[in-house]
Amino acid sequence: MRKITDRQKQVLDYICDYIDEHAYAPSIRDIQGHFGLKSTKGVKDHIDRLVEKGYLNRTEGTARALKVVRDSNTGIKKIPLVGSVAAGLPLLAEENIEDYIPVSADIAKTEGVFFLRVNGDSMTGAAILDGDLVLVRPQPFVEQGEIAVVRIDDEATVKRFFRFSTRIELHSENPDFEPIVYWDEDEDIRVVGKVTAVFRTLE
Amino acid sequence: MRKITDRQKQVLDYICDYIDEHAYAPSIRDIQGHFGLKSTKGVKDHIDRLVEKGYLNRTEGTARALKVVRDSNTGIKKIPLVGSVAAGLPLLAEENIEDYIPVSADIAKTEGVFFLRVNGDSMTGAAILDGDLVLVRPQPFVEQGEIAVVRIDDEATVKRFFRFSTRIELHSENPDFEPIVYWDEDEDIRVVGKVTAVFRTLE
DNA sequence: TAAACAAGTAAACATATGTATAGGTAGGAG
DNA sequence: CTCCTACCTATACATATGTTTACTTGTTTA
Repeated sequence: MRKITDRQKQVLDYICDYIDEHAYAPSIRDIQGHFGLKSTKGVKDHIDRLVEKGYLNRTEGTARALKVVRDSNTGIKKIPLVGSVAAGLPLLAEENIEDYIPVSADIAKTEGVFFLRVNGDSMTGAAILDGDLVLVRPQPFVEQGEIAVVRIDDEATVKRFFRFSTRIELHSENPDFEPIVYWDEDEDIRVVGKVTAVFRTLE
Repeated sequence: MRKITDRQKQVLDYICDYIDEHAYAPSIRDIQGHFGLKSTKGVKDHIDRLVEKGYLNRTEGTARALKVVRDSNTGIKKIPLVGSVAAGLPLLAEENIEDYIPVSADIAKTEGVFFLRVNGDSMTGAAILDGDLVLVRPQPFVEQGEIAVVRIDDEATVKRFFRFSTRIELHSENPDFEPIVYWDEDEDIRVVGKVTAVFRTLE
């Protein structure tokens, strides 16, 4: 993102704080007052810059219609929940999306993250139960032994991922399940992403 | 909450939808236009009623300063996170609150819920790990064997709760821990609430 | 049945608020 | 040195927007 000056940062921060507090944006004169300026023009300039540089969004001519370009405004993102995975479709195809779950932007920092509902008890040893939601950050590789979402023949599964020189192993964290071993590089198996959070509701 | 008429509900819904879409509230004339009314007065009346009845919040004389009284506006609640519990203080005393975590109102339905950071490995068997956040719904009793937050001498712990005729047992879901048994009703032990969700971030 | 309320139309009114014009100063880049 | 940009004052202007007064028409309720 393009750089902004210290002053512009101050204005942006004030707008953010104001929205947090009031749930609506400040007027230009609110901002003017806060900084003790004697003209609205200075504020207008700052806002114009911030809009140009992509930090703010505005509906022209409309009162209090500033939006901070961050995560749809309130530090919250709506994350798609992928439930059952329909065969042949990309994981995040609309047909796969069951719902959208609002989540603090602190947790869903990266673009493109999504929730996946876990099926089965294969990861109970890692404290991930049947029905839990896992937050997935898409990435093509994971570190040795990290919990990953892997796609095998149009099925998404959650496993601990190991890559050895001659094979790939997917470990279930459950003594009842044997590791799945892939010797053939040609297998249709792909790391979809890394599990970055787990969420479960009881009752 | 006081009852509202169908028409008032329609207006309220429109305001909600508008805010969802624009991130700022509609003006009275926006609403007027949407419903094809020929005067602003009708809208003003509806809003007045909705404010009176507690469904809306307004800053008078300020443009687009409507707030929907539901969960600070976007179906989201900020839930306090209680970390270490300071001795002698009520659990939700300000001194105990580490942070506020925004959560979908679907999950935090009840008033007064809070997050507690779990210390120790005593509940690993129930897939609750050290450092996990549990969402707690305050209530004085829980069903037999439910996972509860219990307060013992100014310490909050998460355990499976059993009440028998002569004693109370707190079970850790971990073979390394023996159940804690209380024979004496006078012990300073109190059920704080029930664990309704578990949240964990990996990495 | 009279009173109270919901839901409007009509027409103003007051002001909150975005925008524009005309400059001014200071510092950095070329 | 000159041009450009950031930042600001001063003063209007246009309009977006909340508020009010006066009246009408049904429907519900005590």
